[in-house]
Amino acid sequence: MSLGERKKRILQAIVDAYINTAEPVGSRAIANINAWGLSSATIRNEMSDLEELGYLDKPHTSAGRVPSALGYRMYVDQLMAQYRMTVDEISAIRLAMTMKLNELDEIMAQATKIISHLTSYTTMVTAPQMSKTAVKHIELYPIDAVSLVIFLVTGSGVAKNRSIRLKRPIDSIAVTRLSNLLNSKLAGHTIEEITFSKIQSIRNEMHGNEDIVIPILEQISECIHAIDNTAVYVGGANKIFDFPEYHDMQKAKQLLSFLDTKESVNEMLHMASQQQGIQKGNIHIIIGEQCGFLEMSDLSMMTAKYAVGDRIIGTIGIIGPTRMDYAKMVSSMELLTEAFNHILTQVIKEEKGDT
Amino acid sequence: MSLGERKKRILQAIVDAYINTAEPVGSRAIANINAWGLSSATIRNEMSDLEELGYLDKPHTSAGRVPSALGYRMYVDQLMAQYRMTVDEISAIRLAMTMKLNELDEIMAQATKIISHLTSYTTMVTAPQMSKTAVKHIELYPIDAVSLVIFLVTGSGVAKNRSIRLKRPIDSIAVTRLSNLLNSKLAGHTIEEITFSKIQSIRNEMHGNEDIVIPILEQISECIHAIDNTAVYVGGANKIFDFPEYHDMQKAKQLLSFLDTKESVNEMLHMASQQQGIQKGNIHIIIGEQCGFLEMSDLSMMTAKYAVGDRIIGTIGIIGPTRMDYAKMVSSMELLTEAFNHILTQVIKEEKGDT
DNA sequence: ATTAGCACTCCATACACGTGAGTGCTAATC
DNA sequence: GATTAGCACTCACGTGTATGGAGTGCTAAT
Repeated sequence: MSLGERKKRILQAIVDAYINTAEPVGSRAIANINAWGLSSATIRNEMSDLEELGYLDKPHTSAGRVPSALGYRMYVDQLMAQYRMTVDEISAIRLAMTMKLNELDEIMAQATKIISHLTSYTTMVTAPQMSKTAVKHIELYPIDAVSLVIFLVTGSGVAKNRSIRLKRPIDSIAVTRLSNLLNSKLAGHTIEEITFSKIQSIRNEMHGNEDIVIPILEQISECIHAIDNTAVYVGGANKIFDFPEYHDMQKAKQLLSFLDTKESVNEMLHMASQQQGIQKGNIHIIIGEQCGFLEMSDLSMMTAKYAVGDRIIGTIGIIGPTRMDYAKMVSSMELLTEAFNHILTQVIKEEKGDT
Repeated sequence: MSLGERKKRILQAIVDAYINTAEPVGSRAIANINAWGLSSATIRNEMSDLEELGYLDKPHTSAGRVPSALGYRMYVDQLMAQYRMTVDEISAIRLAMTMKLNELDEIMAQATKIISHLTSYTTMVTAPQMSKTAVKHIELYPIDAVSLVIFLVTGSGVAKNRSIRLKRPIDSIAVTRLSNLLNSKLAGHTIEEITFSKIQSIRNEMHGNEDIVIPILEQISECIHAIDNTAVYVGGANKIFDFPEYHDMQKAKQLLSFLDTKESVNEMLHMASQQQGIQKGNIHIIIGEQCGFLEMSDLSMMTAKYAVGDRIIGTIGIIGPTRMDYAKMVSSMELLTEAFNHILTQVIKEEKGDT
């Protein structure tokens, strides 16, 4: 964009001010705060231009100006000063993120809360994608004549279990045989690689018990997909009450309901990471209604991919009002994803030469 | 209480009206609605008495009357008509509660949502108490040199898994041995029954690998306790926005934050079921600040125990404004807990003669 | 190109006022 | 003695109006 240098600095000052106060900023405020001796009248003229160019909006005639989505975009893109975290902030984040949890579920839930707490924005985290990782170990354990538990260990070292009830009784010897069969045939493959011929070959070897194979495979597949599809963690949803723009019940309620349905959140995060937006390092920024969800109309979203090893496996997102403190948040997000990567890499081990 | 019959009926009418409208009810409204030809003046006198006796409150001089906590209590205790559910309502509940989920976690979460949806109140459900059930099967599965997964099946047929990182590498043969040892020594016992001598005897047989026993046992114990302590499911927290009394942001936020911390919810449910309150069949009703949590000052809570077999294992609670529709809710809760019992009994099998 | 000055706009706040729902009391009635 | 009609009084709430302040836009002077 070919904005004059002075216009840029004024725009920057306006966005900065608005981020802090959440109130329309007037020409005088800008003139006073900055040391570059310009009068309010001059600022007014420049603001008028900026409005014409679409960077600013006016709530009404005699209010100050408010950055438009385009304004924010320019701000994030070119203007905002890089936020330097204080040593305190950095160590606070580091400290908070060194958790001593062992269960993936708990880690995710906890981390989501912590990130929300540290950023003071609502945070969403999608669980690692499981369907892409290979199954490492499958085991069936009978509970009673008609129930059994399926234990799964994925190649990335995450364990899952699920119980299943069969239509008819089955003796434990058959269960053990099936358990071994499944293990030998499926280990090392991803769910998507389980072909029809593999299924048939398993069924063939289960003389007299072919009928239980399909339901069990179904459960296994569903179990893995369930993680992918529904596991979204939302933390600090209530944080939105802290923003003056969400003092309107109606809106707050709407957003909360939205965040309550995991499917929508998942979908949104997914879209967000694909949608064109502003890229700042690994951080993806989406301003205002860009993301296509009307619940998000005056919110912005910042997403980052987290990864274990070199494989991208999930998304972290934070939601805040459009006037969120982008500069600070970008720094925080960078540090947080890094820390998060680190923790997950400890817990989830990529298969590397070992069985 | 020795309230005259007429006073009782008037109180009942007032509470009924207030439950519907959420607005202070005046003498004229009562006089009009009821067919027992009394003038508003008479009603006024009676209301004045009821106020003196503590059953009614007045928000301010010229507003109508509002039931006090004592008033509600009397209402629930003696006055309210038994609500008869329509066939439609009953079958709706039945239908909703027949879910096809297999994982305990999912069932709980889903059921909580459904109950909340059906009652249109915020719902909380505590997970079944695990530490009281015996361990049925333990298995360790190595992931790499220093990580392993612990699989647990409890006597009630619920499976859990958890991964753990050891301080030092351990070979898979030792893991298998420990796995077998744990299984033979601990199966059939509850966590609370694992004595020091048992631990020692296990350690003695792990020549050269004694040091890993304790951390693993620790994880097992923590895993089981974790279920008990933190597993509270909250559904429909946003429902509170639907009540006019919670149109005040401040209050709404407070309550939401409260519901967000599982510990507090758990504690509250626990207290609630012990606290003296009004008992209606299996339903326990706590009105207003009785429960001791100030966040709950103008809310009521209704709790019910659910059980599998004859063992009480958890609590279902719903939260609503003090003017909630007690009559209807008691019926609903009865039906819901019954349905919930039924589902859980299908999923969780009590140990009965089988290993 | 910048600025001082001024008229104008619009919002927020406060205040006054009328209205309606409700109470409390008293005197009349059954 | 219980019930009721009637009336004065209270309070919350909505509406209309005035006022002040913050901000803009324009013009003329620097």
